[in-house]
Amino acid sequence: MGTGMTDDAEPRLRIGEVAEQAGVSTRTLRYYQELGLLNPARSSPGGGRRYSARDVARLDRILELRDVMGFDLDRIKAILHGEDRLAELRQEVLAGVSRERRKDVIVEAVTINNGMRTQVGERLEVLHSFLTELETKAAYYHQTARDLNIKFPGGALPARAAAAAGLTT
Amino acid sequence: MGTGMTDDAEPRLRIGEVAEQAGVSTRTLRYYQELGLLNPARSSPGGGRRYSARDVARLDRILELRDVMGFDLDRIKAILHGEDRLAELRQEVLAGVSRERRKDVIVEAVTINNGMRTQVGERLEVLHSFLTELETKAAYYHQTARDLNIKFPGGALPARAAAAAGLTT
DNA sequence: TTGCTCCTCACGTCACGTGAGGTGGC
DNA sequence: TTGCTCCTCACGTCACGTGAGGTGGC
Repeated sequence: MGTGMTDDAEPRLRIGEVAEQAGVSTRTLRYYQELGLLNPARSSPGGGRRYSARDVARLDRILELRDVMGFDLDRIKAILHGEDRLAELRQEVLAGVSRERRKDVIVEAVTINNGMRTQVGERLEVLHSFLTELETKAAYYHQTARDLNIKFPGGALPARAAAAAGLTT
Repeated sequence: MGTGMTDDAEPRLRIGEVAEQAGVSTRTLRYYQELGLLNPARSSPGGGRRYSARDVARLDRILELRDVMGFDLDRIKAILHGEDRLAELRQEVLAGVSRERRKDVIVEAVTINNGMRTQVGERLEVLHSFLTELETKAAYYHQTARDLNIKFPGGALPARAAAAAGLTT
């Protein structure tokens, strides 16, 4: 308040720019709006959506929860709702809010956080043992290739191999 | 051949047993058959599907690629096709197969393996930084709770928290 | 005969993809 | 005026979920 800082940067980003930066389609952004997951800060007079930096951060968070945690959009909505409440709380604390309400919000945040941490831990374990499995197989393949006197077209080629496996659309 | 070992165990498992053990629906198994991903070894006279231990292992592999790697079913089909060819090769090597064919199959297997290893590595990195983020937040929440003199209903409670976050359906 | 599990359609759902046909600002 | 990006329907797709209605072996 009166610090000379404008809290909200003007929303200037168009849907196409946001989509490309995040690596999703514009259809995805319209769909998230339809679900109430991500509402662009405001629209241009002509009807075009305009996204703020805060919106972009929220989108990044959504995609992180979707891709890293594998949550469906309903669960993501619930988690973001919790985080929104926590952000509100931070504002309200300055004005003074009831101890009960503070407790509820913090307990909910800690509960979600604990749940996600255990899930990430489990996923890390699974991925780690999967990697070990892959490395064992790799050693076996290379030994077999040696036995058959086969050479590969370029060393370990991890980048080209990733492309060949099809991650790069 | 003639070692006294029966290579294929008799397929005795019904679709419901396989589904429950793997944690998927029977619909999923029928769908995978429709796609040619997993064909039960044989059917009972009445029309019921019967799965062998080999089929179950293949299903586990499919689900691993689906859940751990996040691949779609088309890509999984291609990877399993490659692994099938590699298994064939192991048989054919005894009978003698052309060096060209061996090379093709091994190179393909190594290519897929390299691609998956780099992808798993990337996923591990992302998950690890996500975990760090979560732990930072957890520390902050607990500090805030301490400041507000709030106590939680049972220590760290990681199991109950995971349930509350909704992983346990 | 009674349960139990199985079967095949076939429509529904979630998270978008993909045009069709049209409008708005540089 | 010409591109460019944007808009709203609206049907299509992938990976199943979910009954409807019926059959088969202990």
